[in-house]
Amino acid sequence: MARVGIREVAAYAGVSMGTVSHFLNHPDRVSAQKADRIQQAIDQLGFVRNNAARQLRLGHSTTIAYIAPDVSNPFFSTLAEGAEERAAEAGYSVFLANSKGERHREDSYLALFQEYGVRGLLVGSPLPIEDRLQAIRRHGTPSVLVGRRAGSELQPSVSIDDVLGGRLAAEHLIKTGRRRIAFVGGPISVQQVSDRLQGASVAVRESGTATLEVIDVGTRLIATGHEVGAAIAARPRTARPTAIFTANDLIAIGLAQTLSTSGIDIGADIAIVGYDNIEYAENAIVPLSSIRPPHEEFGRAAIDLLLETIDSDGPLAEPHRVFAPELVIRASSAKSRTRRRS
Amino acid sequence: MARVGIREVAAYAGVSMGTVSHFLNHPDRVSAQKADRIQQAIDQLGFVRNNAARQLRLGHSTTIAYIAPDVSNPFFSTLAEGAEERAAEAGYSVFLANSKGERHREDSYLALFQEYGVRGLLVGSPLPIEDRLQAIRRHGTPSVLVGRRAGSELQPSVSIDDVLGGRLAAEHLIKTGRRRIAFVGGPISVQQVSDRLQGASVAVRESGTATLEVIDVGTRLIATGHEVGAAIAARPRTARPTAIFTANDLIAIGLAQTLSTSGIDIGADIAIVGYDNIEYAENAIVPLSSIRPPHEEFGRAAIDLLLETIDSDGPLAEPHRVFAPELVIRASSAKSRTRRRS
DNA sequence: TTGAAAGCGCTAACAG
DNA sequence: CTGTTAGCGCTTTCAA
Repeated sequence: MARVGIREVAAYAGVSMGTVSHFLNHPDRVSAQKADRIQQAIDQLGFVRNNAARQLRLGHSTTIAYIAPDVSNPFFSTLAEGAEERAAEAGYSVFLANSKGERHREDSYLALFQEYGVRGLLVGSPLPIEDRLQAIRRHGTPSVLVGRRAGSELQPSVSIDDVLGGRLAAEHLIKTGRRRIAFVGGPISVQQVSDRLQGASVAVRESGTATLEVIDVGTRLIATGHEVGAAIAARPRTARPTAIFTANDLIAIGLAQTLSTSGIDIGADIAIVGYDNIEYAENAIVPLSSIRPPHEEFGRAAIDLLLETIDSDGPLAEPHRVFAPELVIRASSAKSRTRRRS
Repeated sequence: MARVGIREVAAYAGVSMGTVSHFLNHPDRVSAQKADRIQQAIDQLGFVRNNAARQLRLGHSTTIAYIAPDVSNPFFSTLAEGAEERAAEAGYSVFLANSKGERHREDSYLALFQEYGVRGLLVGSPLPIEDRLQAIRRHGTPSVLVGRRAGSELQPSVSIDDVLGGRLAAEHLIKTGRRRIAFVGGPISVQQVSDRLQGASVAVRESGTATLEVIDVGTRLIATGHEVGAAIAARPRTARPTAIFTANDLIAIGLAQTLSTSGIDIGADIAIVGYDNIEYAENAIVPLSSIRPPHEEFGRAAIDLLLETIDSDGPLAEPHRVFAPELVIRASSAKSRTRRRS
């Protein structure tokens, strides 16, 4: 099949190339009659517009790229959906890329999308990346850092208030009568982990009566929860915490499984609150209380911020959007300890 | 910052545009001295090559797009990783897009990527899509259907032998002494579900002694497993199956949870085998036996097939790659029933 | 409302 | 080994 461009369409429809282009970009400025003929030619010939040429001529594309560290994380996909929706409303498309949190992959996608001339970038990364984004911004490609508050006022970001999340979890546990609280998570060097711990810590301190034991772990997987659970179950009953707040739901799920198996009544003997509110939390043997980040708005906000940045030339008045998570109470922490004693 | 193209680089380095272009595309054909100067100019100026112009000139891009119905499905991300690896080896980049299995989103991405002139497409879809891919192929963009065997010899595809998967599961259950087997899954109209059932069915028939009860359900979620589990637990002991094979791991996990709670010993009283071997399967209270599709090779195979298609003009000799899944035995089905009786 | 023509930045063919 | 140059397909003045 011979390649068909607007030249072929024009010839077939008996008009000039300019008119076809007009039809494509300002349909209202073409007479109905010719519009018809052109549309027919397009259908007939199966014309597909060449984006490279269009973009070259226009000087910019109408695409936004989202580079994420972990595409399989539901956090990401929910976010991406919100972003795509909002982007579509504004006439943009979104391409996804998976960096796996690896620096060289981030770099190569960053470079690739720059070459592609994307209009802007959404970037999530566990790595230090602000300086790289700054360099790219200098070259005319704006970006929004996703998932972490940026340090610079020049670097827009959307993030979640993890300190608040930690506080909500701990306050809930304290309010329902738990005193000996444990935090399971790590490494503390990860910002999100330390924020969550900090929030919990503040709530415990403010309570005046509760205590916080920090169990620092190197990973945040279900298996991690299994290990910690076994260690806790092995303690004498009085040395066990009465409530556990974990850095994420996976640890919490592992913990609940092992503790249950050891005959501990989750929700009564030991309450558990996780973090992230993953789908599985709701469906665990004992449905898991969790901290829910507002993912839907998140993606939309990221695009909004990016669009603002594209439209303005100076720095934004409010470059950092911080969202409040909320507590979802389920069976793993629902029973109040005081009620149970009565 | 003024936009810098190869013209600026050339001026800065004191060479011609052509030499810069050569340096970029055939570095070996440029003297070391000028190469140095050019590299310096590029770094100094922060030159980023304009892909639109390059692509326009070249007539094709060096990008492959992967349109997937569910980006958050680990199946997808594992596959994508394999694909990206293989693509990178061959000098291609991979863009991802999330169709959510919705027709209009598929269509718009299909059109978008065509306009972008991607070199080829990987497409996963729960919908009938072969005719659309055919139309696109006619216009010069080849594709590989992922996850399902294509009907046409002109449409390359990579898929998994689900009939074999079902057979492996059932044979294993029969071999370990189970006779009353149940299949939980649905809707049967979904190819993958009916294939898995069919495989199990054949194995049961061949055994001569086992029986197969089909429990047709409308969804395949953990909650589905909860429901079916409750129904089974409510039966008199003798009317319960001694083994259950499920259409996916989620159902199996729900099933195991509810049956356990009802005092049924998973693996002894009732064996369970799931499908997909998701991460949770390994970490469930009772680790779940499952059928593992070979995801890693899958992504690589898809790209290989696509590259072959790009390089050849006629139809491929072997357009359909079908992979064999394997059985992973864990505690949920490990104990042999005969051994237990002795 | 329509047509003619310039040129976006780059690559490769060709000449030197 | 290096420079010159002709377009790739499209959009958009500008003129009619």
